Amino acid sequence: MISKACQYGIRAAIFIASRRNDGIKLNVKQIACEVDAPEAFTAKILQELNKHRIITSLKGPYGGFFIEEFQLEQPVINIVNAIDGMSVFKECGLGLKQCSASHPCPMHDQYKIARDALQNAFQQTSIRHLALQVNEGSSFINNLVLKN
Amino acid sequence: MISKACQYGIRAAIFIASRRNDGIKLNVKQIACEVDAPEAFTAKILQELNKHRIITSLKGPYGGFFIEEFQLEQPVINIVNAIDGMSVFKECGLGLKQCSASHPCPMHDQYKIARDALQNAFQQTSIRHLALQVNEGSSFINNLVLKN
DNA sequence: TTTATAAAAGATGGTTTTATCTTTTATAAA
DNA sequence: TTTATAAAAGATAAAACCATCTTTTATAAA
Repeated sequence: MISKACQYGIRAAIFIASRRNDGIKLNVKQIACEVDAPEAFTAKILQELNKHRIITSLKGPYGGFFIEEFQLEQPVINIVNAIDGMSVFKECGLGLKQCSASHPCPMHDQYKIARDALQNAFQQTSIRHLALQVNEGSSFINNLVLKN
Repeated sequence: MISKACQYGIRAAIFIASRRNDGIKLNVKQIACEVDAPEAFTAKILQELNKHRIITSLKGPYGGFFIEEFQLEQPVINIVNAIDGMSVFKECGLGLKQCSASHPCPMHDQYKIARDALQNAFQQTSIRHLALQVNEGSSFINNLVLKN
């Protein structure tokens, strides 16, 4: 549905948001390790998220990545848009350029239900919302899934 | 959501079903041309669909591809399974191996709605059902979308 | 049985995505 | 101002996916 880069990006954003605390900054190494993603690849993804102002970065010593208060309210779809773009929410299930609401392919209506549900899942969920659900504990990735 | 190979495969199956008529057989060239897919790639995909008994092939002169009566009833998800596998309907939206119904990630419930809707779209639709919706006309691909 | 035909099978390229490595730039503390 | 640090930027590599080409196999008609 969404790319690995995008999944890493969402996990990274949740991690950064969940560790948000006064002026704390997290570096690529920590983030990549905690979200179980390759370090150099994570650096590229974080760079892209910073460009789109989904997270914020600061270079130099004591620098790193962090998320600002207003950025917490952003819907996760902003991350999807930054990395994969919005085409997954628009394209025909059979890959037909001719397909549209007025000229639907035979799968249009059924496929649209799934596509819209996916869009809603990412649109209705904010980064803050996700971060608040993370459990306490030493391993972020293991506490990203609920305990009970 | 699904691969290009899979989209080509579904389109090809619909085309073959829509042209089903006594003992008619269609060759790769015709099929690829009509469904607007690359010919050699289409050959590989049709080969795979034949292996999974989604369509039937016959080698040699007057040979080609066709679909049998019983094959028309198959749900489109069989094509997805043959080409992409079923993982898209099972995997976590954030790519977490740890995520499950009992240990859900923070997006689990919302994502599951979309994933299930996608599975339903392909499960509840048969090849016959799709073929019956195709319009009459010279260009299959243009008549795959409804006229009004 | 021979021949023509069309799919199957196998080998090979190209492109995109995933991933890594190196060099440059920004910044904060000493 | 110098130095150390961490992200940004750019170049490169590996893997997966998309696509093509060539050789082999099956089959139907002559």
